[in-house]
Amino acid sequence: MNKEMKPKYNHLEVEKDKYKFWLEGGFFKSGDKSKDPFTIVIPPPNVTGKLHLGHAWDTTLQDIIIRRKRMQGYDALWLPGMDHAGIATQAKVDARLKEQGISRYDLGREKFLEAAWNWKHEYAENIHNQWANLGLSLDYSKERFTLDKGLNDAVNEVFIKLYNEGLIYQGVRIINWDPEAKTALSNIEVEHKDVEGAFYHFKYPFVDETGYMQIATTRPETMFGDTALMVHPDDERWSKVVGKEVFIPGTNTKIPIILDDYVDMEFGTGVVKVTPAHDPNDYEVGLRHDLDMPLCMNDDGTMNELAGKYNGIDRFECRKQVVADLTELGLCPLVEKITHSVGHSERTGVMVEPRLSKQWFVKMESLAQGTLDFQQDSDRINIVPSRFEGTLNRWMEGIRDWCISRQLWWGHRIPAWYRNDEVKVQIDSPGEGWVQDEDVLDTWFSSALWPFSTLGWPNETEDIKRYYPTNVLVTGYDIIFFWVSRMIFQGLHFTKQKPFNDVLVHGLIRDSQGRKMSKSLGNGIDPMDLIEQYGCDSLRYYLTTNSTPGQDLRYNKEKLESSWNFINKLWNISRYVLMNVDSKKELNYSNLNTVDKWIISKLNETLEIIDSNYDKYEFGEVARALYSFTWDTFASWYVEMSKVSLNEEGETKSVLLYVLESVIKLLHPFMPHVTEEIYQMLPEGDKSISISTWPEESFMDSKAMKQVDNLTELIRSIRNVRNEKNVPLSKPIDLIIKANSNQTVTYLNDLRTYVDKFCNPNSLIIDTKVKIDSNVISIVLEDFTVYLPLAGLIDLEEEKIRLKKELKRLLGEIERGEKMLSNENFISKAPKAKIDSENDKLTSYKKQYQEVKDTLENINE
RNA sequence: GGAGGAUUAGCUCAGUUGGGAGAGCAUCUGCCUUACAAGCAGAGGGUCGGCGGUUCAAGUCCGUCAUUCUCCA
Repeated sequence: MNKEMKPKYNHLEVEKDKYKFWLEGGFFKSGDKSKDPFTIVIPPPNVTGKLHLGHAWDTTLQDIIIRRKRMQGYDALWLPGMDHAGIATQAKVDARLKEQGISRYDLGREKFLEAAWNWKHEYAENIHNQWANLGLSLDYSKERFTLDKGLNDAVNEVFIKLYNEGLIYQGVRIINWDPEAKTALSNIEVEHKDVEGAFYHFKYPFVDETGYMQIATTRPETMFGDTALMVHPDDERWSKVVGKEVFIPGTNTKIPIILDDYVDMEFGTGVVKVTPAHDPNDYEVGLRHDLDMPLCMNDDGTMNELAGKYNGIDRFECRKQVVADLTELGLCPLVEKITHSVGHSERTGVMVEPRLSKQWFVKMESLAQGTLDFQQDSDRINIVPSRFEGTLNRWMEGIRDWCISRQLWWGHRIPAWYRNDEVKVQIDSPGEGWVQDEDVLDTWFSSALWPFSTLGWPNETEDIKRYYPTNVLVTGYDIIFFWVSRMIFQGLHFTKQKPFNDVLVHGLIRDSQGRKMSKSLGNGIDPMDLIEQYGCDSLRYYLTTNSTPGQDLRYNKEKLESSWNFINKLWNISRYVLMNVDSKKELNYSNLNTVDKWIISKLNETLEIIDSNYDKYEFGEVARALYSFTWDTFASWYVEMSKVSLNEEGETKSVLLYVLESVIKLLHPFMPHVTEEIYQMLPEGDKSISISTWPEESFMDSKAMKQVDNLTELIRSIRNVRNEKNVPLSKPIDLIIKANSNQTVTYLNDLRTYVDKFCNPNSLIIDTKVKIDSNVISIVLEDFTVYLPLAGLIDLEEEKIRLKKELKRLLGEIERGEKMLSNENFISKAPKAKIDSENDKLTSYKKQYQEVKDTLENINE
């Protein structure tokens, strides 16, 4: 051991400087052409701030996959990068400017963009540090940013092509307007939330002063944009008023009464106000009836001059005042409180204003259909868990056109140029007198190209040829629509290939009470704090092994602690091994003893489970197998057993080293730091465990497995009796083992030293025929019966009760087996292997039953 | 209104072609056995939400109801 290992694992010491070592070693660099490529592109985090636990989870999953592939001999490329996050970043920069008492308009576009880039550099630095703290094996030589020149080229290429194909168009539509950010949003950036509201009943007086029509609205402030009242053509209640005009209450504005069967006669008074510029349904009505479509609000959510005396007042304040004023005039007879669903900006949280506006759109129908068709193909993208494919498909089926223009400065400027009424879509200015569109594109428009734009597309680069399609995309289910779906249809459309073979979808991390972590609740947990407290490896292991794919994870401190404990265990196993083994010898298979064969077989058994589950992204299952092998099999048994033969001729030391090395390699993707630390202390080895080779299966010795399993069973049962009878291990006891065959005698004798160590016998008899006193405790096992003549400690009555209980249990087992095996349907329909194993079990139970019965009779004599 | 999760030990969760219920933490008992007391050795604890169905066999498949969460409209 070239380095002193402390008895207690210290994550701060172990994890320190590891990342530097990896980077300096260049272990994460891709590009070895002699190997098959394996690619993951990171979901680019926003440059708005810092990474949260969700990022830690998401990226660790990717790191686990890529580290294993690297060890398995692939040319592993994990491509890092960040997203410019248009609205979010612009809002942050705005807020920073506000602190300095200025607005972006004071600066102007160019200066503002400088400030935004400064922000980007600052926060990219933060994120780099956090990636380092998470130990992520990213290839930084390939890092990209969504506003890079190359990625901007890709965006322009896509925009122009889609435009020329007629799949991008500019049009006046009702869009979702965020009055806080002063930009359009796409449908999926709107969150519908139930809020307390009201139906305000307003009277619209007839111009001819013959009364009024009463309507109910949830949006009184929009009435200044009303251009009609509407009733159903079949509604006889209102047939007399058709052709009349009404005043918008409290104003001199006259609007007509129109007929449209869109109206629900059953609902309310059967009269609806029509505000074409502020409501999607009313807009359709407006089109049908050729109505004017005036806006009554400014882009910041205040009322405009159409609202008369309310001009300049915020829309919600206006609502209050209008209701108060009309109530006073007797034009608001009723206010009914209701709860209704209202759209809110996913970014700023303010209520979204449906607003008539000229924007750019992507025509979705054919693109969505292309995806749906592709997923019918045998080459389809494999989504894990598969139920999310249904989610994706249903969304694609009901998709609406995608509003992609944003009234922001930070982003990809739309490559469209205007001169008077002319529009040209191209990268460079068409010439004198042409001005470029002021707007930028939805951030997701560039993110949608991420798997191929990062590899150099639209250029036919070496990278895109080699690393595309990527192998797997790992992301949370919350951005399937925003991102995954769009990458798929853009990838299919432009590269004619799927952007990734697999999508691994994980859930969201929640607080200990199951609530979503959020800034407003203040229940967020900074992964960096947890790393400080428990270490990166503990956090990684905890995050990735405590849920199944697609399932949410509730933060649980106990499990994080138990992850730390596991690492501490691994640390101490290593400490033991390194205290006793100082050089590496090739394992001499012909010289292995039974327990050596046993542990290597168990390791192989574990390896099979691990590899198949790794491939299925079932990291929880991988971890369970590794945990139980490491702790319950290797540490609790083999390490203890090794103490018997450590200094004897044999392979014990080599086996210890072999198993330890295998275990740390298998655990390395989960806990890279501690396994590297241990690996560096092992005699010989590669420069880094991260580029060492993945363990391969060797052999399975079922005989040795059975024999040692029976030995541990023997030891366990004696420990049990010692515990119950309060006989400490330090006190020797007499042990008599009656074996069921000479072979059993032989293998038990072979393992005798272990019985000596674990059971501390005063005397030990192993034979097929033994003489026993009636005053014993008997334990009947599969291959043998153990007798413990514990003089003075045995309560015969108690022992009889215990044996009777055992007899009853065995009888139950026998009945169960016989019932099953006498069932003709079972015999004819169950698989043969099942029948055979049931037969074997029945035979064994019967033997044990007889054995217990004999013992009981012996006592009774 | 539509879709999809979840419901298993006191708590948090596993349980992958249907074939004898598991883990971590907590609880109880006994131990400093020189790798580890954040440990070791034992133990207790569940008619797998209810009902019905398919099957030789259901925690696992189907139906239905209940509770709860999420997404979409």
